[in-house]
Amino acid sequence: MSPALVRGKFSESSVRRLSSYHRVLDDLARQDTEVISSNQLAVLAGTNPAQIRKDLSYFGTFGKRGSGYPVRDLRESIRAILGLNRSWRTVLAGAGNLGHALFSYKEFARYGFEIVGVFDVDPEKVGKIWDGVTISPLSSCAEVITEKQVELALVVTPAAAAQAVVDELCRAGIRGILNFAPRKVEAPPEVVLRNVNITVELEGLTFALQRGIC
Amino acid sequence: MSPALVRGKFSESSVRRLSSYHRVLDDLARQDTEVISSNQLAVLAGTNPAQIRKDLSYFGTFGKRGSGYPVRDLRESIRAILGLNRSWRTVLAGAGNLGHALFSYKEFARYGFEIVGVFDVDPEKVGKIWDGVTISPLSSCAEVITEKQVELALVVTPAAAAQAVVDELCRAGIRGILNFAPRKVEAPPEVVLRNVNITVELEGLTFALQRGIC
DNA sequence: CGCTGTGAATGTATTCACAGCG
DNA sequence: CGCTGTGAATACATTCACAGCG
Repeated sequence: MSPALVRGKFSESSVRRLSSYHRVLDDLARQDTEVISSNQLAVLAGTNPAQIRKDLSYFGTFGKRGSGYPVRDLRESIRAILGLNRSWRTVLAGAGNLGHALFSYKEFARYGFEIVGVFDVDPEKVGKIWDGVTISPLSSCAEVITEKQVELALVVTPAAAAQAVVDELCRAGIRGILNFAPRKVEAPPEVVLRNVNITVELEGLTFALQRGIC
Repeated sequence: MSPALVRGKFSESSVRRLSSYHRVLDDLARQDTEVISSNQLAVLAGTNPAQIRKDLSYFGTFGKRGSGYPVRDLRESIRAILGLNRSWRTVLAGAGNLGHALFSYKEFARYGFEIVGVFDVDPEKVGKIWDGVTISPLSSCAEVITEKQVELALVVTPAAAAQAVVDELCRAGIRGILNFAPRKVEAPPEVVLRNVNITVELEGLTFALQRGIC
């Protein structure tokens, strides 16, 4: 009901948690749960009730005092906050193993990410068709991005190529990039850039484990 | 030189940043850079010099006042801190697209992660061989984990199966789990568990982009 | 009465700024 | 001198605790 306007300072972590609340609420709605309290939601999402109430309070007021949050409404509100109430045209830069895995990743479609183009520089790969999408040379990315009004790109190239690919995507007018290549890349300020680094996560494990023993 | 003992309270973010410093230092060492200042390293790693000096100070003293940090030594020290100065026997639970992509991911081998087993419940997949590693039924994971002294597991199953798989891995004596399945999973306290969630990252982008316009 | 929403209080992380060493 | 290493200062995030509403 309340508008999804920002009221106060929220952190990047708040937004990440909203994503996780959204996922839980999505499951709850499928199971036809009507109402949930911050206490219950905290258990399901792996956080604490105060955190949830605070996170939500940055974006509006969604609950009913005395009972809790209406699951369906809250889910829709968070969908709107996160920008998931529409589809996002997305391309994949890099048609390797990881690219293929992301292409087939069911969760993307579920949340409205539509992969409408795949690029690679390898002539062996160009021309192949993945579930209706033809792999194009990277040099054609500007046309595809313009014609299909693509806004997001997933970069899954080798590290050495990542920056050049990001530059090309930015010139082509991309608005957001999720970089999986294990290298720091730069983009102009109008492009939203985020990095996913799998080895960093693994090293978090080895750090903790090694600390445990030694 | 200085011991990699903890001196003061460090955050999880510090450890994540150490990983990124490590990657940069690794590149620098390959280019035969001898010494680097916190200023230069900050540029390459995308942070600020004070942050680097503080992060390092939690684990020892590694620099030379007036000149900077010896690249090779610092890299080795961070390797030791992160537990990367040895190899880690790892299994993959789930032989789908993402599993295959991780199996082929070059960075893992580079940093000492050795994938010595792949499991799946699908009889279609069991028996297939990936680059010398035979896909085994999930039910055999305990034997493999014990025999091959496996410590880490990458969980890349569908969401619905993830918790059962994690339970089985934990019973089999796994020490660390990196969960890619889009569901919160639980593990006993002696098992180090970490989640990677790709949609959360993407939703960070859509949140920022939608905020930009509206 | 139960639960949300939220200022105030606490706890953490980052940045500053400079003493001290090479 | 230049740069590290680090307490002190600041900024930020989380948790508490309770007023207020359904």
